Amino acid sequence: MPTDRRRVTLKDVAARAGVSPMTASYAFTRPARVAAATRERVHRAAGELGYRPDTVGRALKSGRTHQLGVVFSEHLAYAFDDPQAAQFLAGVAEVCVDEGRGLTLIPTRGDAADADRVLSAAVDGFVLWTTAQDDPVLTAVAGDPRPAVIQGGPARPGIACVTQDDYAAALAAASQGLRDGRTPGVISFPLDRDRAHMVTTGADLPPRAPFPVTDARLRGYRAAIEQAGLSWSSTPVAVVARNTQQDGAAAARELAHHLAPDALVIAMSDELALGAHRALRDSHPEAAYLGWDASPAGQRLGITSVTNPLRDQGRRCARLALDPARPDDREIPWTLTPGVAGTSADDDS
Amino acid sequence: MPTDRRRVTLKDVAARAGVSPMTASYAFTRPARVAAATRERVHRAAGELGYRPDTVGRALKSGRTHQLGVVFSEHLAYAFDDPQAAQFLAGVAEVCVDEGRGLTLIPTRGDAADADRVLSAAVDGFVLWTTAQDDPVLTAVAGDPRPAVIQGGPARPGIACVTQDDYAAALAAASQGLRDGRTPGVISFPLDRDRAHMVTTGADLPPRAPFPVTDARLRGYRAAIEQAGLSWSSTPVAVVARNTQQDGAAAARELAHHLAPDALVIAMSDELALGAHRALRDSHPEAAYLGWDASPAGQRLGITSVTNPLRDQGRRCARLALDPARPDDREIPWTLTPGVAGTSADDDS
DNA sequence: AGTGCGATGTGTAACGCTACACAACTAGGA
DNA sequence: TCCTAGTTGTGTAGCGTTACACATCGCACT
Repeated sequence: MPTDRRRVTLKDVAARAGVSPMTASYAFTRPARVAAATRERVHRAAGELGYRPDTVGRALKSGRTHQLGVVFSEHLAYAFDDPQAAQFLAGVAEVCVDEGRGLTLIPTRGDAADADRVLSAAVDGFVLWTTAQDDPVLTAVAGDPRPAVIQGGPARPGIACVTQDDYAAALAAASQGLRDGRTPGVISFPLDRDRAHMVTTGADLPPRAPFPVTDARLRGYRAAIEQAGLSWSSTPVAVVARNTQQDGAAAARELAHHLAPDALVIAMSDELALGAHRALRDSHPEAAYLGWDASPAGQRLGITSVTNPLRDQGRRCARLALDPARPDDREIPWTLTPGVAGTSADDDS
Repeated sequence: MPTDRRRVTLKDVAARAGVSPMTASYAFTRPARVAAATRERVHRAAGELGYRPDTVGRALKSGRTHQLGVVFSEHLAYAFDDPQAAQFLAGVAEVCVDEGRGLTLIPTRGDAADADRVLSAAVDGFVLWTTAQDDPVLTAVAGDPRPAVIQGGPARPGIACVTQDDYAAALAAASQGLRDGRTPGVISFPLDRDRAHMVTTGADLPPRAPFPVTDARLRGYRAAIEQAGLSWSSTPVAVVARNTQQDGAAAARELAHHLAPDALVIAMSDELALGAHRALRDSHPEAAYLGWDASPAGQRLGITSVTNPLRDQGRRCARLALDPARPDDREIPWTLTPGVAGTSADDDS
């Protein structure tokens, strides 16, 4: 019980245990390096003094902070509006807890200074939430020697990628949905980093979307629609600003007069599909819905969904970022989960 | 463009700018301390070399990390299953971004070592998510000189508290719900740190719950029930393990045979109420529901709810933790938000 | 007795930064 | 002219820790 305010340092412990600071240090960091009796003495002294190794001093000397940084490259606070981002983060957190690493959320605000903020974070590695091809944060991180893993892409020489075959999944889901002759309408994630929301048709979409996930899914939908003998050019497409039920509902309302009563609403997430379902329930009671993520709520409403295990992807990203040599699978398999329409009773959520 | 791998240090910048390291340091940290021309020269040199101040070196010397630590004192990964915790975190994140602080999620696993993990985190202050009276993390943090703020309590000498009058709100909400002669059933948050789920009655509840929020709400419910001339002892109470719709549904199923067809289901959150609604929809179509947090989904189902602006509470907690002298309101006002039953159309979510 | 090796302890020298004290110089006032 | 005060630059000395090299000892083996 040191009476003065100064923090207890390794030197104090060493003095009390009657050894040199180095020995005390080894007693903690490489116990085998020290004779059992000495080690015991050091630990007891530490306990008596209430010593706690200083993370910062350690980090300065060793060059490792034992912190994993997570980057959501728009305003950090928005990340929590997207339940999928939260699930992803839960997966990352799981691994950090297991591995005894800290988890730093890097405070981005979606502006030009983000790249700097990211690089100056005191972390050993980065996990990035999917972003656009031209995001400057990407090039910044790619040039940094610390390991980095991105969920959903885009990949870069310095950035590993954990993803799934969005094109194939989108193609399969849409193909199946179109089998019974419905005409489609699409609700898409944002097409540019401004996240401008809009309503258009396949004909007027830009040829490529900068977000690789969005791009792959759009191409998959298009392929399915064309394989079904329908016209992509005249397929109505609504683009939302954010992955929320609100935006899904708003998009669906704007799409409504372009949709047949039994339309197939192809949404890029269950969140969007749920919003659309809510908006169209009365006007289009015969509509069918396609989503992504197999959320329990979507399941109950009969939304057919691609399973997109974001929690698992979070785990994998974190593991790779903590140990880049690790032979973890970087392409996650997907499956199609039909919604159990009508079974509205209960079970999970 | 330094050709070797070594990181660019302040000394390099100083050398290139032809000044001493101290001057270079001042050029960044106290620009006014340095002549404009010199400052300019230093900044240019820094730009050319791609210098970025080292957070760790800075932290070691200055004793401040510019990081705010958030503690969810059970397993960190579980925090993201609770949408309210996520909302709270969003509020904290907002402030961190605005103030240019980093946000560290402290990796707790809900075991005895958590207190140590918390104290060794390299952060300047703590924000804690509500926890039990006897949580050892509390005493640990209270004894630490760094500022700490807890949402929902319990408060401690060293820990500020941001909360609302849960007792009054619970009393008011339940009183109003009981006005039309319904008989109540309660779905409560956990009563102990083991989070054991159970079904019981008011008579068999322990006199006090260790979680202050839970305790206050239970007392409020009890007061309302007794003021309505009903028996608390015979009121059925289900206690869940976690604040999820699943647990709410499960609790409601266990409660079902104790409930009148037109029962008032008093739940401690909209999440729980939503789950209960789902479970009882068919068996108890006349039931009414009370929740907490005024979620849009709850609103649509006609759940009357206490507004519990967790995002705002997150903001306040973060501000207080970053600047303990700040005169922020620590008791948040609440209001009762009636659900708009039947208006199932759409709007937000 | 001499050699070699593993086990164990210690000094030294940073890691990158900044608090602090001080030096040098300029300007202004009496 | 001298003194004071402000402005601007610099050295020194660590913050708490650990990498590294080195010293010492005992012991087995030849």
